[in-house]
Amino acid sequence: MNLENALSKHFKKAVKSIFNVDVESFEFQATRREFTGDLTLVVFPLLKVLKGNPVTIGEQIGNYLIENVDEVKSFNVIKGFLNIEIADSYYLKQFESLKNDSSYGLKTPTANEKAVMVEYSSPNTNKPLHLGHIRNNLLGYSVAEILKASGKKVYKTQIINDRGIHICKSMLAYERFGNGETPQSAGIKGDKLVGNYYVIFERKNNEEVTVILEDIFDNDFLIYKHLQTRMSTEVNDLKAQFDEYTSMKNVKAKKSIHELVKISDFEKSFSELKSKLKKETNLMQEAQQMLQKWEAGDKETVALWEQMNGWVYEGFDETYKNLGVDFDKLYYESETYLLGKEFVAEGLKKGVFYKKEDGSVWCDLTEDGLDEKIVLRSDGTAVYMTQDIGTAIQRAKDFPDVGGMVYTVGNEQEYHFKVLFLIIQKLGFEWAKNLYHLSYGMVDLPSGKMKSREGTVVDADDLIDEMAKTAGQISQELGKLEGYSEAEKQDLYKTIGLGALKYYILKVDPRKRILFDPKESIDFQGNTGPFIQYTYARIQSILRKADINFSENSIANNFSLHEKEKELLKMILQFPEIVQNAADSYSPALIANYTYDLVKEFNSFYQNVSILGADTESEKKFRVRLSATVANIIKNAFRLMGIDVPDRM
RNA sequence: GGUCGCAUAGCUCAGCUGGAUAGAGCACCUGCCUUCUAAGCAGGCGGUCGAAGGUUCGAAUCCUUCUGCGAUCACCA
Repeated sequence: MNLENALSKHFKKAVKSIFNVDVESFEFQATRREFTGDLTLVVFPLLKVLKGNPVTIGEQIGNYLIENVDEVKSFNVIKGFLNIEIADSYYLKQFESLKNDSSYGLKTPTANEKAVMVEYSSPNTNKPLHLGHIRNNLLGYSVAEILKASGKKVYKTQIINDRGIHICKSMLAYERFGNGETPQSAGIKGDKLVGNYYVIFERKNNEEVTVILEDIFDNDFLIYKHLQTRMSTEVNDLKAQFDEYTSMKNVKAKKSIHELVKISDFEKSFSELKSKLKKETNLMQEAQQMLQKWEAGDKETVALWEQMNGWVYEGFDETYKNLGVDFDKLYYESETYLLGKEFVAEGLKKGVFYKKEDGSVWCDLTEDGLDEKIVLRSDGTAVYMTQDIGTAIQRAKDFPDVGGMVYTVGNEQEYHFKVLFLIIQKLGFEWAKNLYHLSYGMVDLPSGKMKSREGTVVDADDLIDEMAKTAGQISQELGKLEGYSEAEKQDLYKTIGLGALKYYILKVDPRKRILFDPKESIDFQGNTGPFIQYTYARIQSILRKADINFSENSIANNFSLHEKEKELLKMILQFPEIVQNAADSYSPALIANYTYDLVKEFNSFYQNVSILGADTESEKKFRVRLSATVANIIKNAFRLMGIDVPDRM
């Protein structure tokens, strides 16, 4: 039971006995630093029922508390705020009950609560994972861990998009230009190899488009070339010219605007033509044929598909392992993409869906403020939605104890999931009301969106390596690791590098988009993972030096708490509630920010108070145990974010 | 155009269900390593909380309108 709940009872009694009025709830807040006290009752809301001067009311209640409640040591009233100072004994008693609990703040899943399935990652199998996947993975993994810590059983899962035109592109390019290359022979990760052929496909396809374009423009080829090179610069000039005209009504500028608009119009239709042509090349048609062959079960095609996907999985596994994320159950689109069809048929019977003349099946969501949505193509094949309906239902069948699902997918798919959830509700599944789209903002680069086709991606493996390298550099400069073997050092660098990366991404509200500048490296100072890891390491150092018997159970309380100790205790007591909040709002950011505040508070304590050099033995013991508890919370909190903590750094 | 989200210090972000003078970090400037790890601590500089209205004892927070940015509105996934 937390302090506010405990005190609420006394407040109720106080108001009853002084004013003879029943008040149900009270508004509390932590007392601000500049006033004395630990907890503040806001008196204003009471005025509606009590009538009178807030200061007088506050004082009357305060006096009652002093006389009747042991935990209340003193009080003061400023304006409408009743600041209450809590006795040290209360905090020490609370500390007594939690100091030996190594899993403090983390609940263990209870059998009577429904399990939650958390989906994250869900990559395509034609290219390596990038920074966007990293955010997805870290978020999904962390939310899964947080839900567990809030007492729920959790299944981590993903749907691997292992079939479709994208992988056929890589397969075709490999067949054409691969010469039997393998990850082993090329000496690169499997996912990188397959990704390379995806890029090769795009390049060859573009080459074919260029040939077609040259053919189209024929004699005007020079004009086409000329325009193509001029376009980008001219369009940039447009804005400048426009500014000049608007600011000084320059007639020349006006004319050149007209010229430029013509050119930019051309650029627009030109790029439209280009993207249309891309879909109609011979190469593209062959890729489509390959997909059809795959669907028909053509042996050779399926064999190649299995081989290349296998390579990709090996590569993914390595990345996942490095990133420290895992899954309880994998779903493959190749196995689920047909699943939705029978439920569409069922929904058709139930009248949830309807068929159009051409045979396509739709769901009418106009009453829910949305559009009509297709759930089955006219040729009877599945769309994205069909598959997601099927997969969701399959999951519920595979795991009967699941009572809800969390989908970790970028905010670009908000509409899709809104529709999906509505449809599943309409199909009448009880767990449908517990579907949640954990929607997060994109990770953008200064140059804009990451596009693998254009090579503007931040590769996941590279970034992880880069972070460890930076951690190594800083660590070497500081030179605190004498006695560590090279292997231990490398391990530590990875822990720190990953800590920096994970914390950097998870501390931000998931909804917000992240702008990532590869040129500005991620910080290792201030509100960062390494800062918190460092504090943990410092505490471990103290624990190594402290000669304290941890099995000794009770702590003497024949001393009064130092201000810093009390502040720390207050924060320590908040941890379980923070975990619950984070679970309720699916936000690892809350854990990150709490941990940071806790660590700041500890560092202030550490720097202002001597722990091992305390005046008395009992005070020293208390401080060491307090430090150990803080370290334990850091460890537990970071575990929820998938971040390791080092014993030294 | 419709729908959803975001907007807080030069930069990156906190700010819980409305509460006291809006907080951190980075950057910039001062101090602090003969005592537990200076990836630290103590302090300074820096804000019309995008704009305007409204709700009330009280608004960064709730409501309305507007502006800017992003996403989305496919028989693509």
